[in-house]
Amino acid sequence: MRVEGRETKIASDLLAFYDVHARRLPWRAPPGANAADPYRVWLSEVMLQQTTVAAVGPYFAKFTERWPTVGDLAASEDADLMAAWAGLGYYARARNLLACARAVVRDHGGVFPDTEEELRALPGVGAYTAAAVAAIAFGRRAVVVDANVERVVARLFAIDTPLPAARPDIRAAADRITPDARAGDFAQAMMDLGATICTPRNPACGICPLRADCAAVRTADPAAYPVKAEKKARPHRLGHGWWIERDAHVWLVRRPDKGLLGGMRALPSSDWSDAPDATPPLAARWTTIDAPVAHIFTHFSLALSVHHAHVGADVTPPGEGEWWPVARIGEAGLPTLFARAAEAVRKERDARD
DNA sequence: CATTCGTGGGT
DNA sequence: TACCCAAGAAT
Repeated sequence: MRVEGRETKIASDLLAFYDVHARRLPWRAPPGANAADPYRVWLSEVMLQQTTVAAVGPYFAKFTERWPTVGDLAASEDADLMAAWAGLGYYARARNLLACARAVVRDHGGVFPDTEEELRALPGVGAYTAAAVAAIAFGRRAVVVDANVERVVARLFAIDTPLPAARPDIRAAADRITPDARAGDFAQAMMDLGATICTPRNPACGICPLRADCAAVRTADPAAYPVKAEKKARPHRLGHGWWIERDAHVWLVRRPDKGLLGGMRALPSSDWSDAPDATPPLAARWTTIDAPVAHIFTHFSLALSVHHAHVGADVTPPGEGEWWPVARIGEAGLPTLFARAAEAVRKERDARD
């Protein structure tokens, strides 16, 4: 009988777990089916960047129904795609998604390249996504390292160097345990394990298929891995948003491609800072909603004061934009901050009427 | 290597 | 409540 090395045992234990307990997810090929569609794998991987499976679900269904192939997506209008992405966050992903689809059509004949190196050269495809698509869609051996894998590996080997300094060690360890065959299943199994058992807090070590292989479970506090550097406090900022209404239409602008909420439709707004410019963009009889919209971004929190006014046909609205029917504001594709500002305006009206 | 970039759910 | 965190990429 062959004696398995530790690394080989981890992979075989994990794949055995996956064969029985793999989550059924819309972008995964069902058991026994052919390999997953690279387009769907890529789309799901981009949507899942820093985003939960639960949040992605409805967006993935909507996108694949509306744009069944990468060619369909490449042919879409920018504004349509950005509006469809609204609410999912990290909007640079949507801009890169379209650029990537068009690059696949233009440079690869509408077929996704099947090597990690070529995938990595596409817009919005970094080290993680290139490895994941190469392994999951094309069966290549690739070392797939996301936050789940970092956590699982840090625990398996009790790596106590704080992140991000530990990344090279974690990657090397992940490389050692990645099998030559079924690298895609192995990667997805690591992510399933991290999402359901080897969770950030209160890991279910009692039912873990890698319990016998794990160094951290033999310590006082397995959840202490991976060690993380302290994060700095989140500053608070203020801002003003302007709801300009004329003949049942509201003035929406398009934000610059770069920066926060880049490329998205929005209400005209001030800068967001300690002391934002509160000067209205035009002269009108402004009403200010009592409670500002409180919103939390990754690196700061915001209190947005929302002001609204009706104007006549003689005024010039600020910036480049369009008059959008108020009754269809839900279809404008506003990011959540501005969707909530619009909702605040609607609520105040309902209360008044 | 550090910063910027959304949002919603879990604890 | 106030954090923490998520199938990261670009700069």
